[in-house]
Amino acid sequence: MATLNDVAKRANVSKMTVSRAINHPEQVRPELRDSILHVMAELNYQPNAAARALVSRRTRVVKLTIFEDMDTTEPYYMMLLAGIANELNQHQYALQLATRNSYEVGECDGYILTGIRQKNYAWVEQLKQPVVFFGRNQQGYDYVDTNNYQAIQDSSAYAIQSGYTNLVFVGIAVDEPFEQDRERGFRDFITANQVSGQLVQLANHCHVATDYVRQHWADFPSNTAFICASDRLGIGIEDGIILQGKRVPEDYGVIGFDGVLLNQIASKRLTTMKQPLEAMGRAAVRLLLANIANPGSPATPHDQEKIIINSRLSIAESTR
Amino acid sequence: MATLNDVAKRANVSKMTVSRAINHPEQVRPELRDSILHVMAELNYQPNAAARALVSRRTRVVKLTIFEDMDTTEPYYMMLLAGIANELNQHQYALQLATRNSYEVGECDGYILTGIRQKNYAWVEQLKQPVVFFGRNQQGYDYVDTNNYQAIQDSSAYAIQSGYTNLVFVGIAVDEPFEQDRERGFRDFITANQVSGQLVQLANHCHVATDYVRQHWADFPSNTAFICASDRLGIGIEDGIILQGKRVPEDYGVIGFDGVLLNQIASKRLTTMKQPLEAMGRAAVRLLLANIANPGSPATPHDQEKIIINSRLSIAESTR
DNA sequence: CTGTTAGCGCCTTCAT
DNA sequence: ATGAAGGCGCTAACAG
Repeated sequence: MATLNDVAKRANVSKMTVSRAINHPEQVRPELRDSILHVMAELNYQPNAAARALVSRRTRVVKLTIFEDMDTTEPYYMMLLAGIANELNQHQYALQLATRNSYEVGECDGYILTGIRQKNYAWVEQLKQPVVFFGRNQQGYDYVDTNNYQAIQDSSAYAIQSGYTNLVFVGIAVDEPFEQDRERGFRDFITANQVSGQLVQLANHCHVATDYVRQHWADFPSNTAFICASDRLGIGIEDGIILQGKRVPEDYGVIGFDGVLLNQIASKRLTTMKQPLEAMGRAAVRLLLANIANPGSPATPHDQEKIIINSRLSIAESTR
Repeated sequence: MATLNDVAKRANVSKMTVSRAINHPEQVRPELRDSILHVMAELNYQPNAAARALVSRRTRVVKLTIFEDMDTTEPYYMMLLAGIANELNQHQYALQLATRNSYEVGECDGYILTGIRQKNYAWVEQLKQPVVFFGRNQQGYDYVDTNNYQAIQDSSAYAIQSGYTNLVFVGIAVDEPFEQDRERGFRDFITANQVSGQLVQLANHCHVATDYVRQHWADFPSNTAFICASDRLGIGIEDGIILQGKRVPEDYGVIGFDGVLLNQIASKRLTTMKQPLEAMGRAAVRLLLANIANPGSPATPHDQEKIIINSRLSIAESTR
């Protein structure tokens, strides 16, 4: 593997000039810089990450911590991970995937945290490196999220436009910001538009949603659209409707949330509010790396930065 | 952060003695070693990975490459990843998750490869670091796999024991070793046990399996058990049976493969051949790190090492 | 704008 | 069994 020195010799300059050509190109005479870059390409020079890490006191490792059981996890995280990994790779960063039962070993330059619940905040506060969350939080940490409030409004509006006349919001029974935002979006929508609707919270499992449909079937007039807070719930609702002998999307509509189960499980492809997970993963990395580069951003709360990326409706067969 | 030097001073020895106490403890007088270890604990000393990497010419990064579209990916990989990540963490290694469209950047000490198809082997051959595969391969690379052949025999045997009298193996229409092994297991089983059975290959989607059941319903006498090569297919088959107005497990049995969708999607929990994915991930890492530590193992084929970890039947509601 | 010096934290080599 | 010297590849700080 070629080193800085190799490049320097071949280009008839000192190591420093080469180093500068890479890290502070504006400090090097353009023609010289070009010839250096040329030699670098010739030798297929790749800076040695370890040496850089040593002198810059950076590990070039980012930890992603998923505070949730993998067993029950959505394909969701796989998509997020893809975005995170791709962006990290581009910046020559490696990943350390920490799960619940992984040992607390090794150092890192920063953290991306997801699936956090209230009880985990004590742990978060004690971290010494920059932190970025997935999902809104009131503790002042930087985060990346999607437009939960607006997304449910959009789903609801689409259902109404499609001719459904009654809405049921099927939420997830957790007390977390994302769910609150979605419920608020739904409530505000039916109030503002004088639409008939109701709201329910269920555990996030298919069969729970299916059971719910059976047990409350009397509550659902024809032409009801179910706005669900996950694709799992959406699929369960759809199954429940079909078990009642009714048709989707003719008699009832179903809209999911997430957009990760498409084409995979459901017999009928679900119309769903699709989260741009890959983009969200990338955004989180960029935000984190910016915080790492700017040492004025400790893990302790500062001016909270947020990146909101819009989810968009992916229209399929469960709505008309 | 405490350095080797800090420990050395406090322990009244030279840096080298401390270094040796860590890496070659047998070369240090026991009492001295103990006192050094004591000081290390006192100072909460953690070796600097970058400095080690620099001098040892190791990156302490392992690349995991998934040659498959994330979009269509199984939760499968998430479990694998958890195992890999946990084991890497314990060895102070970081991960670089390479996906199809991630740039080929950065160095690493070794590769874990999964989802490889024939056309990718050219790329694999040109790698300069040790490689471990997920799944059997005939190219001579080390691998970790589950007992595909035996697993299908076990599933089949269980179905017969449970009183089903006809077996259908529902395979995945790919020409890969894992599928060949499973089919071979099935064929050998019905031959050896004189069981009535048939074999089919489908694309790995729920609805394909459901359609298959409808179209070939006449082929399936009551008391047939479907031995499926994935949980997705199993769920699709089950749906198909129910749509025919029959009962599972009373009239028909279904056994899946993988064990990653349990409790999530299916209304009825699937009996499935559960792969020990976490353990397989860990095993792959251990195998790879052994190859990295032993420099006599280049990426090019050598004596092929394999680790086979048994899948075990997880009995649920889709068999009696 | 470019080069020289020094050192990041650790380990290999050689000497004691 | 232990220590001293030197260097891995890179960059910050200072000099010119």
